[in-house]
Amino acid sequence: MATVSAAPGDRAAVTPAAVRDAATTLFAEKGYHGTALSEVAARLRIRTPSLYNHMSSKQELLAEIVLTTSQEVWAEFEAAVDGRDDVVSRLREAARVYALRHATHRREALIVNRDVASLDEPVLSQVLELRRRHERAVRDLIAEGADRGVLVVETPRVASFGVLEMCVSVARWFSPGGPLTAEQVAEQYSEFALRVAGHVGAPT
Amino acid sequence: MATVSAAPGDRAAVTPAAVRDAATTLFAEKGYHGTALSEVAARLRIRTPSLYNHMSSKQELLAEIVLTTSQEVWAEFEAAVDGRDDVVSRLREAARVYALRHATHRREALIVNRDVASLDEPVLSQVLELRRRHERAVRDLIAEGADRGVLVVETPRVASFGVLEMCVSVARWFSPGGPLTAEQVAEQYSEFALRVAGHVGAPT
DNA sequence: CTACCGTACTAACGAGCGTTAATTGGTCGA
DNA sequence: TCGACCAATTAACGCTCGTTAGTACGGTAG
Repeated sequence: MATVSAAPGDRAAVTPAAVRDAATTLFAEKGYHGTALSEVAARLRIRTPSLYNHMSSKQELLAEIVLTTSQEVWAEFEAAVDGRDDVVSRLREAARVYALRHATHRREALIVNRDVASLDEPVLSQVLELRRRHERAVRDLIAEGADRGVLVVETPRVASFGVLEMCVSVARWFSPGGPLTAEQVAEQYSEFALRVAGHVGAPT
Repeated sequence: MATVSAAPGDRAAVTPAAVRDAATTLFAEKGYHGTALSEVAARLRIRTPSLYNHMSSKQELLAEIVLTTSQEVWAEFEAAVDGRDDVVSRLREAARVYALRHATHRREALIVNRDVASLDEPVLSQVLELRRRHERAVRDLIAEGADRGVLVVETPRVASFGVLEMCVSVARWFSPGGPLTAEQVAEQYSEFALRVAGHVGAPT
């Protein structure tokens, strides 16, 4: 009953969150430039100008989606590796949460990877900085493992891109209604990550 | 001297190929909907309507880029596995040519993976069919290897997506001016592919 | 020299975009 | 019951887009 801005009657209320959700679905499907605000409005069964009661601009919609997602990715990485000293398990958990996010937040992930170039400054720089930080952290993880001899890679940089982008692509094929849960896929991908990084672990 | 439509004078001639090349660069950078034909024209130092002396529409430009690339991907796959009976070397070569293509045809690869949804029928269906065929072939390769016991995977479908999308993402980070050549990256990625597919081969 | 063909140009179109302004109408607290 | 507020509406804006029409020009073949 005390939900935020709940509709008293029969139909769902239009809220800032509802607008962002509709935009997220459409941006993911057709891209930022390929989506008209009239389509977002139609999905909410209102006219286009009414959107402006709940948002300030189309660009701000994109910025909010991409920045929030990027911040959460970094926070999840930090939480995943926090408290673990074993470099292999750190890499495994980093890959797991990254793959899991791309299975559970498919729309946001697709938008981040497709439309980041459409962002205006200064958000663009913030997002790129967060992404670089994440990439660097994973690369350092693999490089450390290689130094200690628990991982075997030719080039840590190449391996880290392989691992990260493999996880990203989960968003492109995963289906919540499919035979595997997001957690099961994330588990398999964390194993893939260790394999790519040349971890000589116990196979099954 | 006898090049196709060469300029007699000092500046490069505008040809259908030159238009497609300029469009490829811009579509890859800003997306199909994010690119205006005026930008394509500006890059060729002509006015927008002059483009129509060398093409028929913006949509046809996209269709040509995406369809050609998709057909070449399938042809390269067939050539790579042709004549090899060992399933492991078939998978290795399939991954190598796929990764190599994404390093050497970065722009086209980015467009295919970003703007395929902007294609009109019937090209859209043709492209999706070619993509499905490729995905299925790689999945079958991994499934066969798993059956024969030379590969170890939990789910061939998941592993095949992991392998393919990892190769695709080469287009997103590779730089021709970087420390590694396209061939070197492709070699590393073909090794990654075998690792993901659980091939217990000779390390190093 | 002339006629032609290809390529570039300017001008203009219809449509759709994101956004703003002004107005209506319904809900709820005083 | 009245007034305030909020969210929806219609109308309209300035702009950019892809595309078409009509025209000028310059090299080449006859």
